[in-house]
Amino acid sequence: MPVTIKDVAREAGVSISTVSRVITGDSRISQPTREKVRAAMARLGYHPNAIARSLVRQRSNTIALVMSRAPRLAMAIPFYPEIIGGISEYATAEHYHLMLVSSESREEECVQTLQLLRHRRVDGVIHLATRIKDPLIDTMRREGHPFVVIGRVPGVEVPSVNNDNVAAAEMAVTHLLDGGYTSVAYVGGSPDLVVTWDRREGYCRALTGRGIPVREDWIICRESTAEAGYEAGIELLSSPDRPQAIFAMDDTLAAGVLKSARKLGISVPQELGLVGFNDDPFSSLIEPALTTVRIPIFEMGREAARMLIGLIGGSSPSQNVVVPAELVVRQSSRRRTPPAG
Amino acid sequence: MPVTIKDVAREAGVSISTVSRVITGDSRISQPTREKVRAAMARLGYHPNAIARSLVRQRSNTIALVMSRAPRLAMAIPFYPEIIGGISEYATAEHYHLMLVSSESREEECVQTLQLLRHRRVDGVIHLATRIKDPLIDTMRREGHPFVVIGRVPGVEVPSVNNDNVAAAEMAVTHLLDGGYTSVAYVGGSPDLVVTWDRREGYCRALTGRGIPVREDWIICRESTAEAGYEAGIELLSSPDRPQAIFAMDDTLAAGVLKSARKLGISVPQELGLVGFNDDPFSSLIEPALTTVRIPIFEMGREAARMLIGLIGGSSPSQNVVVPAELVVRQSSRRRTPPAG
DNA sequence: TATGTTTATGCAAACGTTTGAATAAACTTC
DNA sequence: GAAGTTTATTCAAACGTTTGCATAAACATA
Repeated sequence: MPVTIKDVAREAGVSISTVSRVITGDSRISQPTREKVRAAMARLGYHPNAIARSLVRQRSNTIALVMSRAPRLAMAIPFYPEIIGGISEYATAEHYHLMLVSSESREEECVQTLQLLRHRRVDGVIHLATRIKDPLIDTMRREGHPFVVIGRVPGVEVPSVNNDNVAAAEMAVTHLLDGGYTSVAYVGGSPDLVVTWDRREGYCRALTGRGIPVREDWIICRESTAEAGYEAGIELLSSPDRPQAIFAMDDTLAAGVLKSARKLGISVPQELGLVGFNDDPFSSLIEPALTTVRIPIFEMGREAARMLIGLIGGSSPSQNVVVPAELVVRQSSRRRTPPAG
Repeated sequence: MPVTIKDVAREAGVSISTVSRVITGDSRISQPTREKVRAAMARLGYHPNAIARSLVRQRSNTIALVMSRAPRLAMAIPFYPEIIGGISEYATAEHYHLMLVSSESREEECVQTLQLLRHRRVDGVIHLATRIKDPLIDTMRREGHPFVVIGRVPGVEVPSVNNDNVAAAEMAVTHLLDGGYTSVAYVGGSPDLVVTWDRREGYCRALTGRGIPVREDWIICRESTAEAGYEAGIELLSSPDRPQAIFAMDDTLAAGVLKSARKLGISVPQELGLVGFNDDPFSSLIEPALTTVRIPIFEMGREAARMLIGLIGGSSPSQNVVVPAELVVRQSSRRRTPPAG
């Protein structure tokens, strides 16, 4: 039986309310009383019970992160840890706690998240990596729970932080075309993620902008794993009629593609140009170092946390933050001899 | 104002207790009443308030993970996400929730974790990556909070899950010596982590077992980052009197060492043998593929969660689980021509 | 001295559950 | 048909806080 506010009140010879007011920092308490209560708390080793406080305040001071992917898959992509770091930093500073929702199946994840919200265990949700059609988002909107997405929800206005994936992908593919690679394929992640389609759209725009027709058989979208990237690479590169370059939706996929090229004896960047996305930590370490698109992932997390906590506090409903993207040119997209023309 | 148990009771024409007993699945409630209450709950869209339940049950059904590292550093090491996946899986199945503690400074982290426990926001803690002298562990022991460490606390008996790092490191270094590399250096992570010293110990044993003296200048322990690995590699390999092989404490460090070798024009595995630890996902992708030690990280997480939840439930106090380690031999430790003798 | 104002504290009602003990009704048993 | 047993339900006291309102004391004002 831990010591409660009642014990402190008795010890200090004041009422419970007074102790409570000392805890919450109410200015009406006189200095002597304040000190008396503080001393009693210290003597007894008192720590206020956050659960009881939550009950009366109707606020848990906790937010949930939903990852939209199985934990072992999600966290293996450095994007997630990085974004969590950003969220964590801001939330901690604002005295919020972080709950991690992660589940193998989407249905499970959806159920768990809604439970957390409905049971009032968390005050709001940050949703990482939005899907094309996500019942969780619909339900949260309908029930009026505060939430922020990292990404974009097609068709509806929801508070979000995102980068312009279409423009960034277009920039990446244009870079390949400028580098003398005349044909480019696209390897994407899961087709039910919005980001897969946005980057695909940018890829298509870059091609059609140059009058190059889009070949459907050069677009492969499966999962964001190195294995999927490897298999996509094998499929694309085995044919004699193969693309000169590949734009992969993220660095993990690009690493898989790289492996497939090595396996097939195709040299990068001489015979194949390759560009990834995210600038994962390992991207500068692999051989050849990977050209990639860098976005301020940590800052995106921080911004999402800021928006969510604002929302919980009752601030204006919907806003959207767009962060910049930057091309990081390394070896994988740079032929040693510039193209003849 | 969300609907409460009181509303349901009124709607169903029964007492609050009866509704509560339906929720908790008390067998004494008759079938007709049970159905009547269920119907009322459905009609009203009722969801029980977990905070109120926690208050009376004196249990939050939440556990905390403390990472012992700054989030952006920690999570960048694939070990962490993987272990979190294992914890998450088991905890979810047992209806426990996961809180993530992560902070830039250790003091902050310690304070935050203790607050979580003292304020009764969480029922217990899983502590990842133990340090040589950790005030948090001491305090949790003293105050009697349930916790499990992943790693080992020197000198005291605490519930833990760990692999035998000394033996595993000895195995890795012996493998290098067996492969004909006659001298080996050690690159470790942060010197205040227990694991850094355990693997160092295994390294020393392998050497002295072969009658090879340990050279202090061939032991470099800084941080577990690719950058630190790179710098250590440069230091070790720049001298003409350089080791023939390097055992790195983890794959991230090994990747950095590899980069330094490439920079200095030293070929791996011909002129330098290299072994890492953890079998991170990228380790089979880099060139040459990295020889490494694989431990069942996901399962370690799951086991830690099982132990902690048992402890919270009041099971026997202290036990230790040791998981096996396995050497995964790839290119980085294999000279093309076997050594002459 | 009576009156109004400020300042510091206490009272008691929430917040939304769970649960031991009491009660009432329905069955047994002899 | 009285006494004992089982079954289904309700009562009311927790759990540990916060906070609007009331109160009392101290001070200023007239």
